[in-house]
Amino acid sequence: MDIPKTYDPKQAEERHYANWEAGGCFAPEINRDPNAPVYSIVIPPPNVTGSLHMGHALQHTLMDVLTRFKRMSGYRTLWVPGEDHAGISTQIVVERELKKEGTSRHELGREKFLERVWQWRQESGSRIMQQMRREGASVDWSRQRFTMDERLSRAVAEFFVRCYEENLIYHGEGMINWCPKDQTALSDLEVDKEAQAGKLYYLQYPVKGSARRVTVATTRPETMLGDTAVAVNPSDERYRELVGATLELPLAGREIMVVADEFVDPEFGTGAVKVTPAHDPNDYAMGLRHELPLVKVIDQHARMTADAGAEFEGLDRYEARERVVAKFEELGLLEKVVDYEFSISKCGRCRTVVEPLISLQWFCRQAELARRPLELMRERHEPRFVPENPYEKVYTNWLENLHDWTLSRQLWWGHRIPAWYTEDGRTIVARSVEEARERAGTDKLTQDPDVLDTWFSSALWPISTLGWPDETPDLRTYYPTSVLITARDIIFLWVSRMMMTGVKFTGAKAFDDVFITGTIFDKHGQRMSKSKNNGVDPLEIFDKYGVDATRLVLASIETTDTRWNENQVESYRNFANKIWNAARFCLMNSEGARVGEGFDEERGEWALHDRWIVSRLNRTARVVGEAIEKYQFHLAVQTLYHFFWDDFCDWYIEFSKYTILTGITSEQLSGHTPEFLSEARSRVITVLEQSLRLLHPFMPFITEELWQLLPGVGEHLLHPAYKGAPSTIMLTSYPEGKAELIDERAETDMQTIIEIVSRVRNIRSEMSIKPSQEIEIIFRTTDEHLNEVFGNNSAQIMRLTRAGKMNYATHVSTPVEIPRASARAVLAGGAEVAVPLEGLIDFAQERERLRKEEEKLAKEAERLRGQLANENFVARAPAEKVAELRQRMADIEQRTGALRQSMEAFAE
RNA sequence: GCUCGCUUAGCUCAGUUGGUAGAGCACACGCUUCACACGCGUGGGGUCGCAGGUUCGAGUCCUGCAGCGAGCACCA
Repeated sequence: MDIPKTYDPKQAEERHYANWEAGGCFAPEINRDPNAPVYSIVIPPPNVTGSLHMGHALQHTLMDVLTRFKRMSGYRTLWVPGEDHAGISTQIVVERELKKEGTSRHELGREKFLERVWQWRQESGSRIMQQMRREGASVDWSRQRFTMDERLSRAVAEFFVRCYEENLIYHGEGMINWCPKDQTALSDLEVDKEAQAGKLYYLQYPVKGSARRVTVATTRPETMLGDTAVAVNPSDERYRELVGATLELPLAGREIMVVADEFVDPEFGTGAVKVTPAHDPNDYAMGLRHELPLVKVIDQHARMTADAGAEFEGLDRYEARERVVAKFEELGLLEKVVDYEFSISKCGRCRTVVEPLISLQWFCRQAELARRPLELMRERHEPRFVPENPYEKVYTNWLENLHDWTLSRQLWWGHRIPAWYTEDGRTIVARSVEEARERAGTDKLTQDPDVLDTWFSSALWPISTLGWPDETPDLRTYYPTSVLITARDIIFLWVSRMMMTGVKFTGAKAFDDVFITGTIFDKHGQRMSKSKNNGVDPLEIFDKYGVDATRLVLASIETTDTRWNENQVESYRNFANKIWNAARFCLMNSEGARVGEGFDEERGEWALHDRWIVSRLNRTARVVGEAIEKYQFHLAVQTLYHFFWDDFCDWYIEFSKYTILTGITSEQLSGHTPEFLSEARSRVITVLEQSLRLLHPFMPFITEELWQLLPGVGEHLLHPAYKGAPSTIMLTSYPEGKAELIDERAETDMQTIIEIVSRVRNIRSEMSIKPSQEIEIIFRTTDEHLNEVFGNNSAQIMRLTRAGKMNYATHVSTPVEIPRASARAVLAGGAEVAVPLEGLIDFAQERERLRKEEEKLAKEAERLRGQLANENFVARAPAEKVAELRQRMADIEQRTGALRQSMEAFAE
């Protein structure tokens, strides 16, 4: 078989995904077991605005690991893919395109514009789908969903109508965040607070009929034109007699009242607050409490209105600010201006400073919807957040402090609000225009021009993708979903709302677990962003190192924030290559071998290294399986890496070479039948095959590529639930880690052999013995079992240490002699390994080597002795712990003794 | 202002019931050993941010402090 020395990820990646997909391997229907347990995940739908970034690759990797693991474990698995229409983001992107073409959405008109957006959605959506295929995501494409699909749109209308009927959704005037650039209302979650250096202006308002003035501090002087009161704290002595007094509002020529309100903090500023109910959320609330009039002085374009006065009308809000301040100065009413840092709200999309405005919009009373999710969390800790801290608390706190959600957006791209208005001013909320007509009793209806917040449809994602509002088999089978994997910044926007709708409409939580991934920063610790242009494109990394290697890095990130480190990908690329070459070796020596064979004899008859690797394999399977269940992906990856590289490659394959390669170097074949050889080869191939299965959820491509090449693979290896399915590693059963195959004795014995080899290699290296130089090894122990283990494996040890000669006692009662001119090492249990170096040895060098070793032992002995001398320790620590330390102490003493003897042998 | 996280080898990070500090990369030395130089072998490197406390015993638990970061609230 001709296999290249270096693994080429590309060619494997190109072939296998297409085969899996064509074979229907991703759909849950591939599972024929009617009693199979169910595992389901809905993908956080990527926005159709662009391409996938590293954060997506991270989430998708974790979801795919879980899905593949569960699928191989016999679960009926469903991972639903899809995309989000991403209302405002997408509209902005398409509008930008139009601008380049010299036109605009207004020129095109609503209908034509929407056509353009759909066209964009086609292109962008298919690009994202291709990228997900590249990632290896084993999603069920037959169930792919888009938030604007007809069916999901029906769910949106149903959601809206039902909530409206229950008075959870209402239409009315309210204080909203308005983006003057995008010309739409925004919810509180769509604006970002940003610290900003600014000024605090102290303005004086004259008290009517008095020489007194009241000073108010403000960061937005231009809003004073809309003031309808000044508020003070009722307990504030300074202003007590002013409450109820009338002030002359400068510039506006209006009279306003001084009111008392607990909201005012006497400690801040002057203790007197100007109240602008039409342009500030807190003032709006205060306005309601005191029945203050609303004076709108800023319009939707952030320009001053006619009500701001002729002098200001039409000015931009910042121009108006300067003009107002100048006027106050002229009038001698500007007390002072101080530097002041405050935070400002910006549009989450375009970064324009938002304007709080009173506006007629649709709102949702979320507090009511949050009641049952809150109970679920308090009573049953559902859903289970990973990591629990801090997200359980973050989620709970948010649910406890909900404000009404501004639902309507003055956009064109999105779900049109299912509300119609009759000519006589009635509002009809209905599932469709037909229903609306029927209910209204007229055809003369005008639909509300606005669309819904994009998160409104997202809130339904787990149920709508599965068929809600219809009672579909999918909804019954796959809901609630098993886990949601997402980033922390959308816990409020999305996670909590899915719980609200899920619980409301089905009575059940949307997911059992919520796994919040860490964030990937650039190598300087900066957040990756388009504007900083410091993002790392996953596709470039895939191209450079392969998808499998990248997935290992991503899986290792787990829940902690990490700086992107390309070295790590390189390291896992090397790991992939290691796997490739290990398999290459196995395949080059696979004559007569078949997967699954070679382990037919009684286990007691197996060679040590066979018992050992089977034990290690099962231990690894157990650790990895448990780690994945607990979302400890890093532990799983580390365990697999070290099992494969250290145990399988460094030791098992090396041990197997002795047998396997004897087929090539014929003189060592004596006494062994050809069957013996092919069985040994089968064992290696079988362990390799099991290892590939263990690795598959993390590294789907290379494992499939190699699995297909193994002799004896086929349908018969598939998990019983996948009878009749295509022959692929992804449908084999995940190794379970059988307790009865974990062999402590074999692991201990093998550890001894490994230590012997390592010690001899250390001697070689420290004594500068040429690699080509053959040496002799002398082994001396009083432990019969150890002596036997050594004897059984002496050929292996010779091979791995390049020894030409071996000497050990046929029976421990007659120990072998160790020549004076030998380099020695003392093992645990006091066994000695020596390498005679007559004529080669540098006594001083060897003394130094032994001295270093003794020093190490002495250091540990000192610590142990101290601990054991501590009466409190002996009395209070668990007995087994104490016994353990005593044992270790005894061992060290024994080794030190032997070491001293060795050193004496060198004393001149 | 409140809440929370992080601080471990030169770098990026593990360290899950408190019980001899780990990995990868980097570094040093030696190897074209018949799977792999994206490799093999050997080795060096850490008072686990600082200061206290609990404990027989603390990287791990508690308190305080410092630096970095996140979220929430307020911001007239």
